[in-house]
Amino acid sequence: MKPLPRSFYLRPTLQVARDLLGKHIVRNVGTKLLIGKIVEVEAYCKGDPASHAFRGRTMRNSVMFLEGGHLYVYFTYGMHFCANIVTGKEGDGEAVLIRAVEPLGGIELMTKNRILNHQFHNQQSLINLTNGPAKFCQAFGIARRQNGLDLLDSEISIINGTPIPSKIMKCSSRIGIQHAVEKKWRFYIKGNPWVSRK
DNA sequence: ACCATGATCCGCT
DNA sequence: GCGGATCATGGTT
Repeated sequence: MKPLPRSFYLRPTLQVARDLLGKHIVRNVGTKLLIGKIVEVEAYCKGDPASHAFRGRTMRNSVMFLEGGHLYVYFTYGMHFCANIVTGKEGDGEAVLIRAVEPLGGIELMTKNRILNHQFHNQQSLINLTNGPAKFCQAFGIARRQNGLDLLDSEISIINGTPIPSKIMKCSSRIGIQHAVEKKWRFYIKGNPWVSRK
């Protein structure tokens, strides 16, 4: 399968966020393949006080200002990584956070990755494997090294998956933020068991 | 001081 | 089984 073209990521961020639902994110690890269907995302836009890019470019968020189609990985709460898909043109500073995926392939390695991080000794279920932004990163082995990767030419790519009818797409306020809570910029697939919250 | 989180504990149904 | 409080832990500004 071919990675989605650059043009997919150069469109308005809210549009890209909705269209990412149902797409497959693929991670190459040596000879093995990890595959997840994107089921929950959040958009972070220009002028958005909840966005890491709101106060301008810094060392931490610089990847967010690259051209759409790059991977922005950040470290938070002293122990977790989260991954975003950069959108728009260079300098825009917009991105879409991957909040949850449904594991489709490489589940054994995902489980191993979660256990290696010493944070998967509770509720060791298929749901708990990837139903959150930091859980997804652990399962897929995404950390500092993957910050700035180009999704069109690297060990991580996004390919076409299952088209999601707008009928079963839902939106809500974003999770875990203090500012701009009125923006309904979290999108998810209604009823999918891996969605982190209703 | 503040975090775009996750695991655990505790008090309930 | 749940929902809410609490804590673990370190980088960023």
